Formats: sequence, structure tokens, C-alpha cells
Amino acid sequence: MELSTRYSPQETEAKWYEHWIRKGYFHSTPDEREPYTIVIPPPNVTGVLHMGHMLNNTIQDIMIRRARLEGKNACWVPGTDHASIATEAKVVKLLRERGIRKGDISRDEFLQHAFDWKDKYGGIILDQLKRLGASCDWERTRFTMEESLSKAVIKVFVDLYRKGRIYRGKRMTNWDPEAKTVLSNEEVLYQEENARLFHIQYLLADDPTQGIVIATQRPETIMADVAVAVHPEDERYQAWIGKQVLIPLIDKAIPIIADTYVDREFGTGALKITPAHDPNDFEIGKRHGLEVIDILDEDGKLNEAAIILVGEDRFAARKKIKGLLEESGNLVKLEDYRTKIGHSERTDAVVEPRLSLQWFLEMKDLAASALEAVRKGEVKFYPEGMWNMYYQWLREENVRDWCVSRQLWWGQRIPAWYLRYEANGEDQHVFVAETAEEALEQARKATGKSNLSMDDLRQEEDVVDTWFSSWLWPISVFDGFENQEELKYYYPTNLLVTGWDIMFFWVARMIMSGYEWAPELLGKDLIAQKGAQPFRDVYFTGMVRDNKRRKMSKSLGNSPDALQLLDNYGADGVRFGMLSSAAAGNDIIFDAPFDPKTGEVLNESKLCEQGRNFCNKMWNALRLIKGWPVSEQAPDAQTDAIQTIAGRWMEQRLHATIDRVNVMFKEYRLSEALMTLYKLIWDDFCSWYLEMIKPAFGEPIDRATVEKASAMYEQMMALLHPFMPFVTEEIWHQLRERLEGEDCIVSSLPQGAAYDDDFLQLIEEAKELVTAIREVRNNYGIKMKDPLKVFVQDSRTATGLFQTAGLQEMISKMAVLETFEITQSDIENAVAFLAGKDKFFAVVEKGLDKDEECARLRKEQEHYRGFIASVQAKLSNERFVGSAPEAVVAKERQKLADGEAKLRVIEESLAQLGC
RNA sequence: GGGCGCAUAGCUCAGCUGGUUCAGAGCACCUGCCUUACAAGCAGGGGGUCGUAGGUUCGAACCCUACUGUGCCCA
Repeated sequence: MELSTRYSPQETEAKWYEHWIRKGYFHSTPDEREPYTIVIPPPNVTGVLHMGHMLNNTIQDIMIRRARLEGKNACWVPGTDHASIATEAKVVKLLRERGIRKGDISRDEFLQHAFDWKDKYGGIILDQLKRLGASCDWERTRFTMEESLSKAVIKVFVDLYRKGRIYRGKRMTNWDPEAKTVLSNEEVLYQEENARLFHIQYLLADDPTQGIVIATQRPETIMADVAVAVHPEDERYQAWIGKQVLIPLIDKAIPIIADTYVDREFGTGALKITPAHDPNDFEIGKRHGLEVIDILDEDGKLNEAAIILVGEDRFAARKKIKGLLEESGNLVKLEDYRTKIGHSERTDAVVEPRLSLQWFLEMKDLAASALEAVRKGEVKFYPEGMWNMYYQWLREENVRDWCVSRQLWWGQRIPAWYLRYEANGEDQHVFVAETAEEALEQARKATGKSNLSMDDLRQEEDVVDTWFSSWLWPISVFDGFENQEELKYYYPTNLLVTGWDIMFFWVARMIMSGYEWAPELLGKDLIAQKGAQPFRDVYFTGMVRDNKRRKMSKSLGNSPDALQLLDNYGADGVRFGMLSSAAAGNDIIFDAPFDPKTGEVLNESKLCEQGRNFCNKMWNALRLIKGWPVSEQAPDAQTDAIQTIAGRWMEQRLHATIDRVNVMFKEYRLSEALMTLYKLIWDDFCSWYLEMIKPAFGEPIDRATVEKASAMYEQMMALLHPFMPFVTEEIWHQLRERLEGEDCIVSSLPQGAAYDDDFLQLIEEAKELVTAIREVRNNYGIKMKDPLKVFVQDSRTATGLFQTAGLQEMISKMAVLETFEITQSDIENAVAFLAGKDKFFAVVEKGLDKDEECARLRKEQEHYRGFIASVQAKLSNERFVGSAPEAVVAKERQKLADGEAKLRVIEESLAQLGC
């Protein structure tokens, strides 16, 4: 069959992916083999494939495919999370387009719309992952809102409540007045903006001729002030402490208090205290027992408590109050300054600090266990340095309780019930239970009213945070909270691959949940044996950034289209490109070019192109091997000698590489492993080995040699398969007839074997000689097809070279030599050059360019002189000779001797040429 | 303001335990080749004071200190 000169990913990728699926290779069920498990970081169900996903999932696929080749029971569990905020926002928008407002429909109706939306649009990303070649066990695809996983969330919530870890409390939260939801700290994006500092005078209550000037950025909140604070040691204000001042416009008296929190340098050194609208003020208020006056309602408008400007939006109120303060004479001055202002990641609204009644999970103990797990090495981070960030976040002083409630409908509804007859927000009773029936039972007991019915109960409206589902993922995807059959086999999982940006809200929390429930679920014995951690290793990928180091994102428009890249370069090409610059933890600058005219990102990539070219190279190596006519007769002695030494060398190179790659995998140095295989295949195998064994045009090759080449190539395909699954499977099948089920993906990983470093070194030297001869050809314009006469000056190493069977012949073939002999004397009309430690002569028919030769030799002479001088300086340093290890000194001596020998050769040549 | 990183060739990055193989890879660049596997290719080549200044050491890209630039996290 004729093979095209170009490898065509379009023709192979879909074919093999279907084949793998049909054979069920991705599917795992527990058996007697060792498991190798990865749970996918569930992408947002609304998401589409982007560069970060491609990187992340390529790495997971590499590890899973490698484990499969190692004969382990590889299980990669895919799925999506329900992304409460993002999905709800999408559904709300969709409904709005149809003229339906969320407030007008019931919760159940809304959820029906949300599930419909999910069924229709959700999970596109999982299909996109298939294009990338991800070998997930699709039969295990999970979703955080499906029944079993939701039940786990409820169960865990109740469990933590009973353990006294979940509480309800008023806390300062980040409020998004547009989405009317509480945001986590992580969902608030701070950016530096221009703002104005209002200097406002508060007059003394008992002496209106005097006043204290405070500085604030938010004059519209002065009506919520409950005090003015100064630093206790601030000399300017000593006399003021304890006195009362009047809030401008509303003339309400508030005290002047002293607190060390106040920064004397900032503004005027006097700070208005507004506990309801500033987190720091809230803390100060608590310390001083001050009341909390909340003047903003949930959409950021001033409420009755503000007395003035009621009903105005906070920003409109700010403008208006400026005028009012000017009129009243309280505005002393305005000052421009830069400050960081928090915006909602979702709506971009300016975040409002707001007190609200929320559900919190106490983090102290959980954080301690998560910290301990990594400290003890039960969970290992790659790269190790990520521990620093982890530690900073989780240490006792820094960790904060987790606000687990969200003001949304799309998610698991908090399993808490209140009594309908108790006012919302002022509930005396809360009943937390897995079912409404249980809650009713509790309510009857607690109140002593045995006639209470379901109608007397009111369930909490809010749902839990999406992360409250995700943190159970390594257990819940195996239905581990319901029965532990699979959990016993697959848990702890082996590896988690994720970006460091979600280290805190996902990785750490999964570790917490693992230590919290795995022991209860699996029992002490199993835990003692296998560990409670949800995963043993965590590979943190870097962020994919553009060439200006900005994180690639849809909103910036700086990210190439993932699917377009897959079309342009094939999945293997893209996988190669993603990985080749991706050392663990380090951010990746993915240098996608921009169109200079439109400024839009182009779906091009040099790195992916390299991957595509590599596929093509391998494809053509296949064509070459398959294209040779095969002879059943033994080759002549000379050819046989070359085939033998070439085969021996290639085999040992392969074995040495396998050893190195094994080590790299242990350390997750994946891009290095890939580059190592790339060089093995392209340089050693294609550029050297195949050229060594290649028969003359039209001549046949002996069967033994071609079999050996095929066998080694096949092993290389298996080694490379985890990185580039499609092209390797295709070549694997093209190389020879295969039986049903004999596929690269389920073949076995080639094992290393002994190799001889000295022998490999000898061949490297021979290769250097070939390169040196080619350089002479280049310099003298001698074409490859014109055979050359080369001599080597007699020496021990030279005779050694000639004694190694096949080496002389191999060099002659690779460098296209007519003769290659040992000589006792110098050769006339020849270029002299060094290779290794020996002096060679290449006969140049056209005659020497004496000046050029002299210049070249002088340059080398200079180089070796410098080299010798530096080594001599080292060796004449007594302290070096005295304190450096023996071996190091011996090496230096050897260096000196070699250098001197080379210099001698060069100087001989110079003399001979009469330079 | 507090903390964590990073700085090596034009670009993107390796460089593990300080010691010829330590100054490397890929891309880009230059020269010559459409040589019957591959121009998505072949052969060869040039290019770096390892951010700056000190220090430790017989010896520093590597360890320490300061500085500069840069990125991120927290406040």
C-alpha cells in the first residue's frame, strides 16, 4: 500500500479513538491488578475547552496511559461540576430572553430549566476532551448535581453540623449587589483605581466651634458611623478621646475612641468607624462593643436607617452627599488617590462589605489536618515549592472559616429547617437533618409541640457553595458515601493534576474531606494500610499565559481557539506543543502570534507545529522502513559488520533512554521525558541509525536488520504513546500485521536492559568524527556524493577505532569515504583536523586554501592555549589540590594532558603549512 | 505594608547533590543542498560576563546578603 508523504491526523485520530472506545480500553472495573486512579478536576459544566484544560488533561492522559502500559488497572474518572454561580447566571439570562423573571417562577420550575439547560448545553467540554485523546473512563462520567453526589453533600453537611463544625453567624461578607449574592474572597478581583478621599469635619457635640477631620472614601456611609477612632498615642488627638462628635447632616452624637488599628499617617489620622460597611470597622466595633447600623439594602441602595437619601443607590448617594456636605460646610477638602477596589468576578459590580446571616464551616481543625498531610508527606506536591503557598494559606493565623452558603437556587439546598412562625432571620430554632421528616421530628421534640406538621417548617432557601460538592469528589465519584465497594479499591487515588490557583479552595479542601471521612468510610485497618489522603501526588500546572504574561482568558481574547489548534496541528501536535514548555508549576508562555493588522490572536503556534512536524518525521521513518525490499540472504561481511554495530548501538541507546525516562516520570519531569524521546527518535533513530542501516538505492536489506529496526521502532512507539497516542497507534499498526486486540495502547511498556557506557561513548566519538568530516566537506564545497579520502594519524585510540568491528565501515558509510586508513606520516594536500583526541586528514582534490586553514588553526590554537592556562592555574593552586576530592583533581590533570596533546597536533599542522 | 516566586542565547525554557560531560535544548537566524523516507526535510554553523553588587568556598548559574526589575498571593 502506498503511504502518503505526509502524516494526516484527520485520517487517524477519529478512527483510533473509536477503536479504543469500542474495545473498552478506557473502562476500569476493580480486579486483582494494582489500581492507578486519577479523578479529573471537574470542569465547569458551562465551560468550553481552553488552553488550561488542554494542558491539564494532556498531563493526566499521559500518566493514565503510561499506567495502562505498565499493566496497572488505570482508571481516569471524568465529570463536570454544576458551577452554581456561572450556571445560574446563564439560566437566568436565558429565561430573561424569554421574558421570564427568576422571581416569577418557583424554585422547582427554575431547577427544571437549569437541568434542561445542562442536558442541552452542558458537558460540551467532555466531548472536546475526546478530541484531545483523553482516555477517560466515560462510563463513569459524574456530575456534582446528580443524585448520589448531592446526597453525599447533604450527608456531610448534617454530619459536620452534628459535630459542631457548622454554624450560622453574622459575618462580614463580600456582597455582590447586582447578583445579590455573597462572594467568596476568591471571587473578588481587586484592581487599582482612582478614588477620592473626602476630608469631612465632625463637630464636637458640646463645642461646635471645634471639630475633628476624618478622611473617608465612602462619605455616603457616614450615617452608619458609630464612632470616630484615633490612635491612642497620637499626640494630636489626646484631648479628644472620650468626647462626643456629631455626624454631619444628621447630627447624631458618636464617641471618639482610641484603637491601635488606626494608621496615624493615613489621611488625617482620624478614622470613622462604620461596622456594618467595612470589615476592619466591624472588628473594631466588636472590640469596643459598638452597635451596628446597616444603611444599605441588598441591591446597594440606602435604606430607612440612613435617615437621608433613602432609596438612593450607593454611588448616586455619594455624589449627592458631596453637595450636601459642601453646603453644610463640613467638607474640608477632596484628595485624589489610588486604591484597590474589589469587583465581583461574575458581574464586575463593586463589591460591598455586608453583614449577613450565613452558614460557616469552622476550618481550624480541618486546616490543621490538611497541613499535616502535606508536612508528613502523605500528600506530595510537585513542584515541592508549592508547599510554601499552601502553608501560608492554611496556617492557623491565616485560615478563615469557610462560608458555605450561596444565595442561589442552583445547587444542593441547605438541609436546615426553621419554624414558619418564627420570623426569618430571627429564628430561635434551627433543625438540620438529612430529610424534612427528620427535621420535623426534631422540631416536635424541641418545641414539645407534637402536632407540628410539615407546613410549620420552612427550609433554608440557600444552597451550598459548589466547592462543597467538589471537595468530596475523590470519594463521591465512587459513590463512596453510599457503599464502599469501589472506594476500597480505588481510594486513595494516585494523582491530582490541577492549577495552583485553586490550591486553596479545592486541593486543600479535598485533603480535609479525605482525612475527615475516609477513616469512617473505609475503616481503620484499610486506612492504616493505604492512607486516608484523597491522592498521593499533586501535580500543579502553571497558568497558561500569552507572550505578555497575561493569563489566557476568553475575556482578554488572547487565547487561541483550542479546537482550531487541534484542527491545524492534530491532537498529537497540540499535545506536544502544550507539554514541551510545561515544567511542573512554572507558568507557560504559550506564544500564539497575533495578527498585526487586527490585533486578534491567531490560531497558530510554533510549538504545536514542531509537534506536527515530529509526527511527520515518524511517519516518514515508517515509510522508509516499509519501503525497503527485503532480502532473505545474509548480507556481505562488510554490510553485516555495519548492521551489527548499528543495531547494538541503537538498542543500547534505547535502553539507556528508557532508564532516563523512567527516572523523569518518577519526578514528573514530563516535558523533559518527551524531549528525551523526541531526540532519541529524531536524532538517534532517524538521523543516525536508519542512515547507518539504509541500503543503497534499489538494493534490498537483510531480513534480520529490518526486523530489528521494526522491533525497536515499535518499542519507541509504545514509549511515546502516552504523549502522542494517535500517531503512535497508527505507526504501531502499520509496522506489522496485528491480531485483534493487539494495540499499542494496551501493549506493555518497554523495559530497560543493561547497556555499556563505554561503547555508547565510542559511537559518540565516531559520530563526532563523521560530523567533523562533513564540516570539511561544507567548508570546501565537496558534495556528499563525491567520496572522500580520509586518514587518521596512527595512535592507540586510532587503532582502537579500527579494531572495533564495523566501526570503520560505519564511519565510511556515514561520511561517504572512498578510503579510510591509518597513516604514519602527514598527508599532502589534505585538511588536517581534530576529532576526539586524534588527528585526521581529508584529502582535498581542489587544493587547500592555505590562508583559511591557517586562520582556522590559529583560532583553535588560541582556544586550547586559554583552556590549558585555566586548567594549569587550577592545578597550581595548592589549596585546590589539597582540598578538592581526588577524582576532581585527577580529572583536571587529564584535562590538562588532553589539552596539551591537542595543542601539539595543532601546532604541528601550523608548522607543516608554514603559517 | 506583609508574604511567596522568578530573572540563563533574539524568543520560550532546562540546568537535580557547588566540581571535564556546565554554560545546554527547542524555536528563530546564517551557509549549502529539492541527495528517491521526510523542504512539515537534509548537512553544517554563529550566538550568552547566567539581572547588578558584595560575601562564603580551593572552586559559584547553583549557597548567603543587599539592590534592581518582574509576576503572584494576602492586607
